[in-house]
Amino acid sequence: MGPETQNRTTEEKLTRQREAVLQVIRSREDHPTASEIFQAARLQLPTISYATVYNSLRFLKETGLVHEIKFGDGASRYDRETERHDHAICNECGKLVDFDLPQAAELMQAAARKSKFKPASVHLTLRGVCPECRKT
Amino acid sequence: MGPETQNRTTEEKLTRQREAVLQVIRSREDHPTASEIFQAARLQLPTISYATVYNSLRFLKETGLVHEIKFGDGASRYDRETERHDHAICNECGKLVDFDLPQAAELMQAAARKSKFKPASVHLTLRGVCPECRKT
DNA sequence: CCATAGTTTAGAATTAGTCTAAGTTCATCC
DNA sequence: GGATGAACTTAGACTAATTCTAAACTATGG
Repeated sequence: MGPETQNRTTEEKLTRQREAVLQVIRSREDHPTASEIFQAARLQLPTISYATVYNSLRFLKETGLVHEIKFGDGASRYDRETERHDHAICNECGKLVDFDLPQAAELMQAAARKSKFKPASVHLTLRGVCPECRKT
Repeated sequence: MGPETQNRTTEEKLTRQREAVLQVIRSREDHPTASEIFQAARLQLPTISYATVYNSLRFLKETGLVHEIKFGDGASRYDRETERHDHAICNECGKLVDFDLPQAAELMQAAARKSKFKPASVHLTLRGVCPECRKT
């Protein structure tokens, strides 16, 4: 009998490595990259490899436990917030902030009418200057 | 107004290579990648190099003659449309379509209020299924 | 002409992410 | 209580997109 780790609900295949990756993401306010997650996870599991971090991230995305954010700039970032939401990016310091626009459903309909697409999701990106950078 | 004008005011450094890259982008309905632009440009200028395509794209972006579209998936795409606009991406065939949402200005204000950012621009991405893929 | 600043070129380097093949884990069946 | 086999992990090779580097080229101005 194992001393710990008894998971049987939706998280049947939550291995030590996957759990470590999930904990890193859940423990952070910001939106770490795969590389940052790798470094943090290695503090708990020193032998974890880069490939496992990527494999775990794919698994966690598929099971809906984390959310991937891709902007063109550099690496994907990972978000513990899995509900639909939007992002603001600071043009000065690069900070990435989550927010939600309640009119998203209407927006999606409007965008679908314009583009003639059958809508699945919408995402809005605001670029500007964050409160901290504004002060200086 | 004609299809193109040879004004020299803002385009002082429009070399043969840069012009070829610009013409490729302007001649296409779709949104080519750097690699596609490189291949097309080489038909006009057989010795043009990949680095020059990237250098030219940077120059053309900076002078506002083309627009770069970055999604996480693969390479940047380049757009002859330089006015603010939004994008729809087909989840099945990957097609990328431009459209414009007239309520963008209000949206930007709403997003700015939510995020507390000083707004500079907004961009909306719709994901769904394009009209062609819907038919099948 | 000659200097020189800017541009182009080919290829090396970098970065993010995926693939592969071998090794590990672990539940379960007999 | 060991054999089996599927799923997972690992290290490192690999790929794709983009940037960097250093040499060669190309106007232009004096």
